[in-house]
Amino acid sequence: MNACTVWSSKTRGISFFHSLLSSYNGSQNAKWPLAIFRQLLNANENPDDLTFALLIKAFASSFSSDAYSSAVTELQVSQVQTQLVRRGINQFVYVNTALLDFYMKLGLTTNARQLFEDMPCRDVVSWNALICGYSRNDYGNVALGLFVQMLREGFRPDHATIVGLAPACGRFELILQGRSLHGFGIKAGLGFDGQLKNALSSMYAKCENLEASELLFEEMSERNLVSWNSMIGAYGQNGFLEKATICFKEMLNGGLRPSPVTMMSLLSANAAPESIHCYIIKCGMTNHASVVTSLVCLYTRQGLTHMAELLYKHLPTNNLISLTAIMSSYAEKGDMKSVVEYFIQTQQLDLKLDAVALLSVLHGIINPAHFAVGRAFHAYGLKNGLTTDGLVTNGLISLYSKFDEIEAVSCLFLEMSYKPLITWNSVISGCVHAGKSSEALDFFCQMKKSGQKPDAITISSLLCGCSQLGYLRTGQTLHNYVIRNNVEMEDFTGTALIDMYTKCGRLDYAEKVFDSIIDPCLATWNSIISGYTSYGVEHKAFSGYNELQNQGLQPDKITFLGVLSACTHGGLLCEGTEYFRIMMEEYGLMPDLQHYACMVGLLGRAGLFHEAVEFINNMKIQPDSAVWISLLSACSIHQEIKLGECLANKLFFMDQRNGGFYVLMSNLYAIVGRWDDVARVRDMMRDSGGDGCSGVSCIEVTSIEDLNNNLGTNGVYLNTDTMHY
DNA sequence: AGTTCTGTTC
Repeated sequence: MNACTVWSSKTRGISFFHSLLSSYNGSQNAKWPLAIFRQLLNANENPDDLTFALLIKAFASSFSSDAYSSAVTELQVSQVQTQLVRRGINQFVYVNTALLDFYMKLGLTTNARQLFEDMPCRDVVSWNALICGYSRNDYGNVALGLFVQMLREGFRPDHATIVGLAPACGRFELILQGRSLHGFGIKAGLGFDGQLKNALSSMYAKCENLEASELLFEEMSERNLVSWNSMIGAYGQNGFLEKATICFKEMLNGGLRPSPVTMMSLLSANAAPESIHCYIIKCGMTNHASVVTSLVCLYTRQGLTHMAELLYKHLPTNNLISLTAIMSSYAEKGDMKSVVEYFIQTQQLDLKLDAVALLSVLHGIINPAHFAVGRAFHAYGLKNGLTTDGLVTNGLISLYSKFDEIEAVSCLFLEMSYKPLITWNSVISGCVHAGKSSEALDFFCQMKKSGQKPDAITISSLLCGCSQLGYLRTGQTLHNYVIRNNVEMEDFTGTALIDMYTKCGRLDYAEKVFDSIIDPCLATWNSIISGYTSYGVEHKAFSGYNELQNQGLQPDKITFLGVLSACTHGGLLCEGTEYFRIMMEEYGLMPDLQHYACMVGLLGRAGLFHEAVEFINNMKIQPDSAVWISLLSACSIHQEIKLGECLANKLFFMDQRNGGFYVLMSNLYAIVGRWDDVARVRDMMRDSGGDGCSGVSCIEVTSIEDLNNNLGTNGVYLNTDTMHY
């Protein structure tokens, strides 16, 4: 069939046009359905309900985001709707439903809703189209609300209603609603066929209830391609690559041919990208944009950015998802230069970043030098309406708090109408991160007043704030809250508690908390080890190091920092040197500046100045002022004036802000009785505007009775009246 | 003649 046939069809009657429309399968020119319709009007034929039903179906099947810009399509659909109303066809429920569904497929939920409201009568299918449409367009809550409304108005939901709603429950991890839906289906006596079981099975998988989803899969009498794909996806999403692979092989043994979705499910399971890549080539799917996109994503996820870029260059269509994946992998490395290069590419391709893309860019801004770029992206988000997205706002809050811009954080926060828990958490942890823990506690009080309940993340951030401020009582109150409300104790909370107690002077409490944790993770071990170190209980720090390895854990850089500083404190040269060797040779961990500083201090305290200097000269990274200061500190112990003066000179030019060396130098001169020099250094210190990092003391003034009274009733209330000196 | 299940970027 071609255009000429249409043009020469003047006297063939309406049924001819109907057969033309129904033979359209979507792979031909997307403009044809409308061209046929115009031709029909030119031939003075009277379109009836069937004509419109066929036209909408053909139109819908021609639709794909690549073929049509949705703005053009929207205009054309509304023209069709006008015709439909003018000819009185809108009395037919099924035609309206077809149109409603098409609006939903275009993502035009408002048009679809208006049409639904205007419909003279509705049936179960129109309700289904509306509900499933909202569900597909990520309005899960609206879809669920309409389900209830549908019941109230006396309609009986069927098969399709449940099948359409299940994915919404899955996407938002609404396990309770999902299970109710399942229960509703059973009570309503709906037959559970393969399609319904597929929908429920993947809903359970997304809600992390893999057992339920396996059960449904196993009791299926016939498994179609979608069933297998869902199960492969279910295993993949829950981190069972092995099972996903076995499932894939079983599917092949059953004689089914994998579809593009099969490949994408395997890719999302984090399979080896190379082998799936081969399979994709063998199956001839290299031109399938979504498959290649998934492959790009997998390569980036595994850090093989270069492969992803190569693949992207050969992608049949430019797409935002691939670009987002590549940008985010650069962002993860903090390589903003490459991120911006790719951003420019998106602009040249006339692609607009979406919330996910913007969020991944924001994640990459760690370096203060890139802060201005971050603000530019904030502006981009504002201009493109992305800042209404809660996730983006959270991303911005973390961005500004990373650079201690608490005022900006407060502004962003106040502008949010709905504040979910994650937002409160972002703000609180942001303040703590910026060293403004009192503000964090203020926000926490507001949070309690607004009725929001804290979770383990909130509590951990606040505990970290208490450690910074030395607020033992507040920390204890939070500890009480953890116990009374069964906040998940292990890992984060436990670690934060131990850290708080050690930093607030109660090693004994820290030990009690540690002993109560059944299976401490590495971070928890690290915090108790560092605790022992700072209290000078070296032998316990070392036995912690041994014990964690007996539990099958591997020490990391922080563990080694703990034991190394224990050695420095205790002047244990041999042990320190050995730990340093083990760290590098047995665990392949590159020392950071702090590890180097420990070793320099250790050598210095042992009086091995020559070795210490040589050690610094052989460092793999540029030594910072802390490394030199730890040597200078050793000089004052050993009264090593000459080297000390030399170091002070060096430090003076290196790090103006760090005034610690003035103090060290003056101590050094004092020890050997060079009082003139002491006075000279003190003058220099005054001239440079203090020592640059004056200490601040603060006393916690909280009424413990108040706190406890409130604990019993509304949970925690914190009085953060504090006095700063 | 209208509705429904599986997949990609955080």
